[in-house]
Amino acid sequence: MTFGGKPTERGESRATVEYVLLGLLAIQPSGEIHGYDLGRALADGVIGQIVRVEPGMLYHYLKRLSRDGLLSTRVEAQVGRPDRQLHSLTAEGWNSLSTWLAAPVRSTREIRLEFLIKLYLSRQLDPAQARRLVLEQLNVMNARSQRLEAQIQATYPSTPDYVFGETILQLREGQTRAALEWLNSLPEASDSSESGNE
Amino acid sequence: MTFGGKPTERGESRATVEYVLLGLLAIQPSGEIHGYDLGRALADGVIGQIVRVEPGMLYHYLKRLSRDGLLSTRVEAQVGRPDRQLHSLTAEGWNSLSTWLAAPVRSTREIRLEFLIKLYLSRQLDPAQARRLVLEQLNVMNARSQRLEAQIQATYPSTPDYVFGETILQLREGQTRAALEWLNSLPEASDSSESGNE
DNA sequence: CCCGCCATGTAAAAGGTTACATGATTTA
DNA sequence: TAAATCATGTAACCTTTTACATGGCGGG
Repeated sequence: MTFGGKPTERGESRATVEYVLLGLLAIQPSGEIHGYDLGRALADGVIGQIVRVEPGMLYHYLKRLSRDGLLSTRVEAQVGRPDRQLHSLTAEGWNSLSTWLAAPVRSTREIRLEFLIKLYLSRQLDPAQARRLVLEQLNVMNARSQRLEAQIQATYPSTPDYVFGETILQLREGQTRAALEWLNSLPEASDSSESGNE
Repeated sequence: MTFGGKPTERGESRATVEYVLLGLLAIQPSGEIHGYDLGRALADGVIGQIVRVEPGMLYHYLKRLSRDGLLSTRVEAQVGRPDRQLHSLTAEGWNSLSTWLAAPVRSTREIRLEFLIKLYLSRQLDPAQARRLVLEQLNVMNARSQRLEAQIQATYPSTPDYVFGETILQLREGQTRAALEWLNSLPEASDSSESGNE
């Protein structure tokens, strides 16, 4: 279908769901969890309101993450039940997760998915990092808002198509402003704290 | 990946891109067009800013639509160039397109894709229909906004997860309100016209 | 006794992306 | 003479969805 503004930039890395799994693993007190429990934690928790992962995909992704060295897996034998595959983050896994968590998202659309997850996870893993994330995201959205405003100000020929193009820009600008206001309402945005932004 | 709130309700019908193709065909003065030109019309026009369709997919969808009886295709022979497949809408194609155009979208996310396309097309095909679409979309978003507000008002336990759930709701509500304001800014929303809603 | 839970998967199908094939013809 | 345009597609590949397989065990 290829929706959205950018050319499907998946060049960089892995799917959001994989980071969700890494993140859920990271916030386990025990440090390890098996697929079934992970599925329940996902379905029952807040993150389940944002992302949905079918069992088939869940195990598929866990395999992939293990294959790629982001998880290490040990088997716990059980009596009368299938063995549990207990997964835990490797150093590489932590690394990959931290890098992902640190990067603000580019588009408004992504705020409603990736950013929410990043915020949720980094609040639990590292509040200072959460603050940095929010501030950087504010910068990104501010830049975006200004770019859109400039585009709207620019004079167009008044053919119907250009007029419609302006209407599109106005929608995007409104969505961006709403996101900005929401970001500013977060505790991380108003916190008096000296930990500067980068 | 399976994002979004609802269970991927694609039970009803076909992909948005297919309606885009039907719609672009519908607004051709000649009533017919071949794939290559369609691709250019898409890439050059405003719709290209919303959806992107690779050539491979384009011809694939045209075949599907032909197979399903929404398009009829005639071949125009050419010298020194491949033959042109000239497509035009069948009665069933018009029907399918009109039904799709008449239905408002459910979520805020879909406003930025499907609704924009519906608006663009129905403005050119039937302005009265465009007015109905906008008004119905306003109703949908109003209902959504009120539902979200009610959810936010409801008292939660103040566990971190519930607090975060509320934060999510606030984001959604902000996005919905922005969409409402944008809808209200459209000429269709303020037009003094007697053509009632439904 | 039947159903649903536990825990892991596999297999098939559907959908989407990317790159390339073809081959004449106009443009630089 | 090289490149881009025209016009249509195919093939290979990846991702996602859906449904089902397994098999003991606890609850109604």
